[in-house]
Amino acid sequence: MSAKRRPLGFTDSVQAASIAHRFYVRGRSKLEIAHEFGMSRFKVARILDLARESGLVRVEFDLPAAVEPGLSADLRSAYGLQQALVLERADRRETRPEMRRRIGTLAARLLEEIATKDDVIGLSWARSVNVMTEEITALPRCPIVQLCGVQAGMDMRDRSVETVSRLATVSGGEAYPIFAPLVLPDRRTTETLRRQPGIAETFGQFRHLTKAVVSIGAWEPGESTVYDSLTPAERDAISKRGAKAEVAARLFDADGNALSTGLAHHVLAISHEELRQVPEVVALGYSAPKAEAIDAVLRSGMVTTLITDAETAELTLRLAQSRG
Amino acid sequence: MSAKRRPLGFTDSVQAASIAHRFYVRGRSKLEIAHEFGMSRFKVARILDLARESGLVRVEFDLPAAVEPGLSADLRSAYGLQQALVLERADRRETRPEMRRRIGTLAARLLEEIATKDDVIGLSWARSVNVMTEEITALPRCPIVQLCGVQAGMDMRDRSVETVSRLATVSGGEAYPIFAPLVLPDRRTTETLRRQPGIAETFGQFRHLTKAVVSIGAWEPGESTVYDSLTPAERDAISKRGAKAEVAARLFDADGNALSTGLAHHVLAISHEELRQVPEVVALGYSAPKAEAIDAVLRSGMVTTLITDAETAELTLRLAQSRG
DNA sequence: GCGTTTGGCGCTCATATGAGCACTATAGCC
DNA sequence: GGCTATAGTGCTCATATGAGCGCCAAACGC
Repeated sequence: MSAKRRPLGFTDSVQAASIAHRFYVRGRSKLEIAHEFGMSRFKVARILDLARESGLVRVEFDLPAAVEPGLSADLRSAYGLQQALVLERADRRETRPEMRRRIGTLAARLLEEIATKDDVIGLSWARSVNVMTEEITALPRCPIVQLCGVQAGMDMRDRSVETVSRLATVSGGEAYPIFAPLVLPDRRTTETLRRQPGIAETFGQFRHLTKAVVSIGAWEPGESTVYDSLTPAERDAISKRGAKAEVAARLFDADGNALSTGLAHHVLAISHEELRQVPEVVALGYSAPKAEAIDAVLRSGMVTTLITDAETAELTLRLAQSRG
Repeated sequence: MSAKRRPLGFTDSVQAASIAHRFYVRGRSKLEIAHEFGMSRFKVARILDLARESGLVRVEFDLPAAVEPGLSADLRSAYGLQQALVLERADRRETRPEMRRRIGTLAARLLEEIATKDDVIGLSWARSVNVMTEEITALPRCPIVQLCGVQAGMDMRDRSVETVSRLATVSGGEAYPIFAPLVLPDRRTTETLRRQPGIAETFGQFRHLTKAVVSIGAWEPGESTVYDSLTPAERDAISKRGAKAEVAARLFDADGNALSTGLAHHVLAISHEELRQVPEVVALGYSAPKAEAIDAVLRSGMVTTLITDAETAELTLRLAQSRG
């Protein structure tokens, strides 16, 4: 990207650095610097540009979290998000659990900050959301609502079924869990369960939600717990309808339109409409294969804050830019 | 200096960092950023100021040498120098030889760059200058002239008498050494030696000098090889005359005026006048006790480039500022 | 309740700045 | 020598920016 040509000489470098120091660190005007160094303000400007382009001056950020400020702003603007948090590139190739840990921790820091005592917070079912709840250490006293049933395929050993209860314990507020599977065999069972006392109560909270934390799944193997739990026939049927992304078992096509399939009637989860009513939706989505899905969900306009990794952010941005 | 108050929140930090990235890294205008982030350009400006003051954005310099760009520019301006090179502060307390090594290396890099084939380069007698010659690996084919006799007290084990010859070997040019002591017992001996074939030839080169590298000594124990080589009576007599600094055995008072003492007539060295005629004089001066001496020599207007360490630079600057 | 304070915001207007252009000097080339 | 390519320079003028101010709203004391 940047033409790494050095301002050749040693003397020139020192001069450029001195000028850059005056400008960037001390905040002096270029005119002032020009007078001091006995040159025109144009030359000062050119030297500064050169110093930046050549990498002689580096700007670093001491953020409380490992966030890429540039990519974050790019994503924010590209999709009109309220906020985007793009995880800094790791030094080495990361494993998925490592990345999930970092994404979840970032989400935890965010939720800790934005949550107020008047919030009603919804959590979708996902490993990254689970990590988030583990990393949260303090939260105002507010109700925590589970947005969808439990995905059977998920790893239960780490007490992940207790996500909502754990967070409610931290917050000191009410917990509204859903002790039932996310995907059910048929519509009738789904309806029956939905009317169960505990579950109905949780569903009743959906319209009071002020914040939600969800995970974005891509409609392909290994990128969505819902996808992975269906039969090949079901998956393909849904794929043929144009499904690209999934949030809390609700589907989206490539353009971010809510997709109604048969699946909708046999999952225990918040509806598209109810989720759209939530004023603040934080979506977690990481790993390169999810870029298209993230693009789709962001286009739905339902998400206010995205948390992702640098590589995925770049891929997603490329999709946004290719549309102009 | 800087009020280290953070822009409080995590979210705010990220936003500030994003804005700072747009501004400092991408070089966008504040107005542009304001539109992108949906705020007034004034708010952008305030956020940027806050980000700098709070230390959220740090500007770093990738210089080819460990130079403090800010202090260098300050010194340059304070004394109207052509250039100043201030060595970066070391991580830990340095010994004198360590600092000398760094100063000498810096001088080497500078001389390597500024020397041209048409130059006639003079070297004064000093350990730091000696280090410089050791560190120089390439030089255009130009004559190297010794500016003063050899100081007997100096460490000879490291072939330091050969400074001039060594550099001439590197450059491939002529060497004009002075194989005689710097300080002599009386005027007559001095005059006799000065007329010796080799020495007279070297003295004859002084008026052709285009560049000189000299070391600044302070008129106090341990800060000048000349001072250290005199008898207490001689030292004190010179001190009473107001001597503060010494360059190639030539003395300066606190205001940078050339000081004529009896010493002038029994040293083998370039004169004040001849040194002043040299278009480019690089002076090396390090260690805190030399600050006053450096201030004095710089005020003489004879020096075009100063190389020093950060601590001494600050002390010297304070002297300059106290005069306004 | 009612001042009062405090901090954040965006305005005006003088100043600083950037884009683009024209001019100059130097180097290479015939 | 003369001719062109090239890089470096500082200009004009439209635009971006900063200092200082007044406005407004939330927080606070009584």
